Formats: sequence, structure tokens, C-alpha cells
Amino acid sequence: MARSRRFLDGLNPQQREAARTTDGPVLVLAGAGSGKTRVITQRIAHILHNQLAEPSEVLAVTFTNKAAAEMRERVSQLIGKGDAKPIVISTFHSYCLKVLRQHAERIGIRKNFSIAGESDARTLLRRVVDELNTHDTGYSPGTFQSAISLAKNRCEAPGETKPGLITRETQVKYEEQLPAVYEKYESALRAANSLDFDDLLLQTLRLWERDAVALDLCRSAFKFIMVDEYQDTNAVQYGLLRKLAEEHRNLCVVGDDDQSIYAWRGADPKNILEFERDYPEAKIITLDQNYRSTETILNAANAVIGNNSVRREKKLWSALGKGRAIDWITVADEDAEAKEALKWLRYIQEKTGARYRDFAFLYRSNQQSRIFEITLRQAGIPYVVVGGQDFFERTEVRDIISYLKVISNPRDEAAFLRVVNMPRRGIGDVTLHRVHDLCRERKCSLGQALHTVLQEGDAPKQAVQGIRQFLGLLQRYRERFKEGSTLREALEGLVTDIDYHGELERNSRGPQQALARWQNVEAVVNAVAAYEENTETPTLAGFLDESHLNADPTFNNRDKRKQAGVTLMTVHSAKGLEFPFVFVVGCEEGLLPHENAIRDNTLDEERRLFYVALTRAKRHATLFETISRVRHGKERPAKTSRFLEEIPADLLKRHFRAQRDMGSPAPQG
DNA sequence: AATTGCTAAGTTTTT
DNA sequence: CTTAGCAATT
Repeated sequence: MARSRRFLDGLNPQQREAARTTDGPVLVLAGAGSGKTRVITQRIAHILHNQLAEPSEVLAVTFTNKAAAEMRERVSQLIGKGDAKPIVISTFHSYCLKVLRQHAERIGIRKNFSIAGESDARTLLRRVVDELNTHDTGYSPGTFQSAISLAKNRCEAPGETKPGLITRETQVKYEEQLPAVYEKYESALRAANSLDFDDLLLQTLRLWERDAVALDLCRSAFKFIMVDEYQDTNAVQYGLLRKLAEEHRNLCVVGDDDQSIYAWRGADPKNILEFERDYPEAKIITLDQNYRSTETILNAANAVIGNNSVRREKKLWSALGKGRAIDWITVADEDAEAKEALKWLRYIQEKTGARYRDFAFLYRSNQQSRIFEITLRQAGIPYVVVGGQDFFERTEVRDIISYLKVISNPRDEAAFLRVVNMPRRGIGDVTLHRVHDLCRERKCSLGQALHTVLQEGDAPKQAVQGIRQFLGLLQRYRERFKEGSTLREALEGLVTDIDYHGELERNSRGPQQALARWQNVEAVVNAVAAYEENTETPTLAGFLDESHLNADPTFNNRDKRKQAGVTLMTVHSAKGLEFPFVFVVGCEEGLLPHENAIRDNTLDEERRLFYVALTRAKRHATLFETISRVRHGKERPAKTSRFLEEIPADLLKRHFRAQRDMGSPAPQG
């Protein structure tokens, strides 16, 4: 007991209350910077220390791998790595993937299904849209893709899609088409033995709805469930949690309704706003002491967010002192904005000795990063743009992964189409169309159709030759990846066999690009090797799962902020992070709030976005607006963001640097 | 099969 | 101003 008290030491009364209320449903309303991760980890430690459950009976769900890794790390620090290991700390997606790999056959999904990434899914959709002749709506496969994704997040089957997402004249036509496209996309996925990201969750829910045995198995595995960022849960995740917690009701959710900024993706803030409706016996604890920011920043943030009507009232406070007033800087245009921001950065550095990594430039939309990149580069200041292209979405990486997917799942159509004629084997469109028709006629897989074409010699000589080659290659590597050699050796053999190096040299713009792309290929090989080393029984399928869900930092460039540079990112990606000095740029009507949000009347979410931006700052926030900005290729007058006007004047200090040609003087202390 | 030119549109993106 | 998607060329 004495030791257990030690765990809870160093928590404030509310935090402690949250950590030791273990019985029944708990809602922790954790304001920005109020130490919520601390509460979750301490709560887990408390549960285990008092032997309320075995480590393996505790489930903690997060949205990102990064958050999961961080949580595991911090729990390990509290109770030791060994005890922490069996705790299930996982993203929704990887937990569901595990469930499906185990039980999917109960709802008619083959166990070795592929995960269709964003672009795999788009490949399938392109064909669907093609076949349905839906082009005349003017909507691209990508648009349908987001609409379908939103529908799945809302738990809507093809016949049940509700309006949303698009508000334009062609909307009617588009909405007429959506169910058909959605339905056909589903059958294409099924035929390809693939699930997209959203399916991982949705199909798990369907499984639990339809199969009591599977549900019971999953349900009885856990005695305590904790959920981070609950305000971001969508209808499917909500359903999953309800099912899982139905019996013991030991569900602890942590979140902040004021930081709900993903409604457009199907997140439903009602889940957190109406928690007690679903769990009337719930204990509700508010964490409102902020350990991050100055009073000035919090007062500003409180004032702004107070303009939202549907929310849980809370006022963040801080013991860190007033700090400096928020600087509000008006400049002529976006060019001046970047230059002025740079001046302020230098000025703050001079005064405080801050390092480059202490600064973040936050913007509403990615396009805004360009000018800052250029300006920073010219000034020789190191920077990191967060949120670039995903490693696994790069052409060369997709090529290699697609080979692996076809080897692992012969029905994977998107992957198949990608590699069947790469390198060139003379298998062109005409042959492929024939193969497709054959598939549909005989309801067989693409691979089987190829065999048939081969047997019947029903294709140009060249193509027959190529098909034979291709099928032989797949056959050989299916065996090789199963046994006989390490995954790494098998992959290296494959890359050599298809002469991918030569392929890159032939198809790249120059030797420099060829090299860069080859390095990405090598990175995949390294990733396989790393996976093999860290896994007890490594399999090809296991590696593919990891590569889709565990965006391992060695794979992608998401979190390279350790490097000593200024961070450039969207406000969305900044959620959960903090910086001593934050520059919010483009505080203008049409940008933040975004014009589409004004049109669709979703200003509350935009306000929360601004709130998130402000509360990232520890010591100081600097807000920028222009009086004229180039938008849609034209220079247009800009108007101050309403959110800026919502900050009490006594917290602000205004600076006009809007005269052109004058060159603004260095900022004043 | 790869390149070129036209048109239309223009957020945010944890997996 | 970009960029993506598509059609029409070579």
C-alpha cells in the first residue's frame, strides 16, 4: 500500500482521483496540457499494483502508433519493462487487425486478406468508377474514396449513406452514384481478398455483432479498458468500445471536447459530450490545471473557445505566471509574412537563446508551407516539414510491397495489376482485359485466370511468354518466402531477379533520383531485416501487417523533429505536441476559419482548431495575418480572422508591418 | 507505352 | 498559381 501511494505521488488531486477510480466507467476531461498521459499511465500502474488485473487483462487504446509507443514507454518506467510487456497497448487499427486475423473466417473473410492502402484502394476505385461510367459527375475516384471512407466511419452500409462532405450543385448526381460505387467497391475489395483501413474496424464490429463466440472471446480478455483522445472516436470505434466494455463496464475514456478537430473524418464529438447518457453511473473528472502554457496564452485560449456553445465548460489555469503578451502582427502579403516571421524568430532567439527546434510554424493548409520553406532555406535556417508523403506511398516502395502482397495474397488485385508488367513482360492492356473478363466469367482469381490463358494459348506469343515468366517467379518466391531462407534473403533475391535496380535507372529522371529511389528500396530491405530480428516467428504476412499499420519511425519521415530545426506543420498535425514558441500564420477569414468551413457552417470546429494552435505554445505565441494574399492564383484582400478578434485586447500586442517597400524595423521588445 | 496539352479545381488526414 | 486527371498525340 505504501508503494501504491508512491505511484500516485506528484499528481494533483483531480489527477489522483482519476488514476484511482478504477471501478466502473470514468470520463476524464483532460484540457490541453493537463497531464492526461500521466493519468492514464499512473492509472494502469495503480490497477496492476493493487492486483485488480493481470497485465494482459488491461487494454489501452490510442489513435497513433506514436502515442501507443509513448504510453508503453512511460508505463514501463513506472512498473518495469517486464511487467508492462503483456499489457495490450495498441491502436484501434492494430488491435482490430489482430482480432480479424484470428476470427475473420467466421464472417466469410479469408485469413490471409491484404490491407489495401490508400492508393491500392484508389486503384480499385478507379476501375469501379470506370465500369459504372460515373465520370460524368466530374468526381474523381479520390472524391468517392473520401465519401466511402466517411460512410464507413459512420457505420453506414452502401444503401444507407447519408449526405455530407460535398455541398455543390452536382451534389445530387453525386449522391445518386455513391451507393452504387460504394457497393461495387466493396465487392471489388472482397474479390481481391482485401480490406481497407476503415474495414479493419468496421468488419471487427460486424464480427462482434454476428458472432457471439468471437465477441465473448475478445470481451473476456480484458478487465479494464482505457481510451486516449476519446473526442476523436467515430461511430465504429464507439460501437467497438461499447461491445467490449458491456459486461464489466470498466471503461475509462480520456479526452477533450475542445480539441475535437476530426469531425470531417467521421469523429463524433457527441461520444464525449454524451458519455453519461450511455454510462449513467459514470464518474466525471475534469483536469483543468495546465502545466504547459503561460496564463496569457490560456486566458486567450479560454476566451476564444468560450464562443463555442456546445461544449463542456472548463477553464484552464496555470501556475506558470503571466508571461509575455501575444504578438499580433499584420503584414502586407504572404511574402512579407514569411520574412517577418523570420525576423521575429531571430529576435526571440537573440533574447532568449532559444534553439531552432523550439519554434513551430503552424498553418491551416499544407500549401502555406511553401513560402516558409523557401524563405527559411534562403536564410540557411534548418527546418523540418512534418506531414510529407508517406514512405509507403512512394512509387518504388509500393512496387516492392506490391510484389510481396501478391506473393502473400494471390487475389490481391491492386497489387497484381501494379507488378504484372513491371518490369515489362509484354503483358499489355489487351491481354489484361481478357484476363479480367475471364475472371468474371469463371469467378476465379487473377492468377488462375492467367493460368487459363496460358493453357489455352489465348494471347499474343509475347504475352504468353511473359505470363509464364511471371507465374514462375511468383511460384518460386511463394515457396522461398515460406521456408528455406530468411525474409531478407528472399526479398533481396526478388529485387535482383526483377532487376529493379536497372528498372530504376531506366525510369528515373537522373542518376540522383535513381539513387534516392534505390535507397528507399534498401530501406524496405532493412525494414524487413529489422522486423525479422525483433519478431519471434517472422512471416511475410506479419511484415506486411506491420508495414501498413506500424508506421515505424525507421520507415517514414513523420517524426524527424529530433533534428535541430524549426518545425513546419498544419495545426491538425500539431495536436498533442508543444513548443516554447509558436507562430500561427495566416490568421485570416477564409484560411482559418477555412472558407469551406464558413460555407458549411462548421465554425465551431475551426475555432477548436485555432484553440489547439494557441495551446501548443508554452512560453509565447505569435499570430500573423496579411492584408492581401494570393489565393486561387489571384491577389485578394485578406480579412482578419474572427478568432483573432475574440482574444481580449489586453492579452495582445499589435504590430503593423503592412507598408510595402519600407522594410519593417526589427520588432520592439 | 510514354509524352504532351487541356481543363477544372483548390482543407485538414492519427490508420 | 499549382496540380491532378484525362484525352489525344507520337
